[in-house]
Amino acid sequence: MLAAKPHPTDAAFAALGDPTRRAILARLADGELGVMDLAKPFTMSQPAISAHLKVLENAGLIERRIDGTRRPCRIAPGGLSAVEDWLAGLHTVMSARYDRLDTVLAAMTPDQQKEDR
Amino acid sequence: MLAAKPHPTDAAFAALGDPTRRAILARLADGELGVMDLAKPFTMSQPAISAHLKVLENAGLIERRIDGTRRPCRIAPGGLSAVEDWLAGLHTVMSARYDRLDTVLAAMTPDQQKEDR
DNA sequence: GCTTTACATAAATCAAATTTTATATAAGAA
DNA sequence: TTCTTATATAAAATTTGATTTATGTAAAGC
Repeated sequence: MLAAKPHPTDAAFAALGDPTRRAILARLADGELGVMDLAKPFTMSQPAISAHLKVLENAGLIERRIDGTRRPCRIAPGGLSAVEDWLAGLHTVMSARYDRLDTVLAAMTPDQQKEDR
Repeated sequence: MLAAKPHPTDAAFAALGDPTRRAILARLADGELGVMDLAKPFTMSQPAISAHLKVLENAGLIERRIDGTRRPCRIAPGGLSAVEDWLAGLHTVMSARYDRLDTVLAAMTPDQQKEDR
């Protein structure tokens, strides 16, 4: 099958698929936060948040450091680039195709173009 | 809890979370394709592909038209903007924070800055 | 040392998503 | 009309993912 081997991009996209994880990232955009701070706005349990943080870390979207008993999290610089590159790639292919279509249509007379619909 | 109400962005991000669906989008970037054409590169069954297409359509990422017995799919213009806007928003918040930090540090003497580490 | 705080990890559960097989439908071809 | 092609839909099986409860651990504070 196509796309059989797991690309590193996969983990990032999968991680972003969950709204809780996106909310976590959005809060971290404003600065470093510990697990308890992150868990506070949610009704979810702390282990649930920890699980989400592990997913985000494995996807390369966040980093953690150690500060005594706390594990402050921050957004990993460049962690989103794989995602953004993939999206940009789509646009590139699409506009390349658009340009080709443009060239083809320009070379056709109006009545030839009508036949295509 | 935070992020309780499902945002339209959710469906798009969730749809992109699946590698098969991203592969489908990538192929559609090159132009319209019918369900059978889309299914060909995969080992998956046709109903499985149809299910993925329904998810992509509900997320506003693709559109379908009717051509006899075929249902050609194409990428929906602007379908990805919610996703791209969210990502751009993250960057905005992060660089705003960066600027604030910058200002704060600039106002501090070097030895004051050392205390922060 | 004892207690508390801030986490991680494990096991179990629950729900949702994916996928398959089987079947239906509708248009086109013969 | 009959056969085939392109697809959808339904039901069931399977897989995957999210979440909880319970418990462990290590650092900090007293």
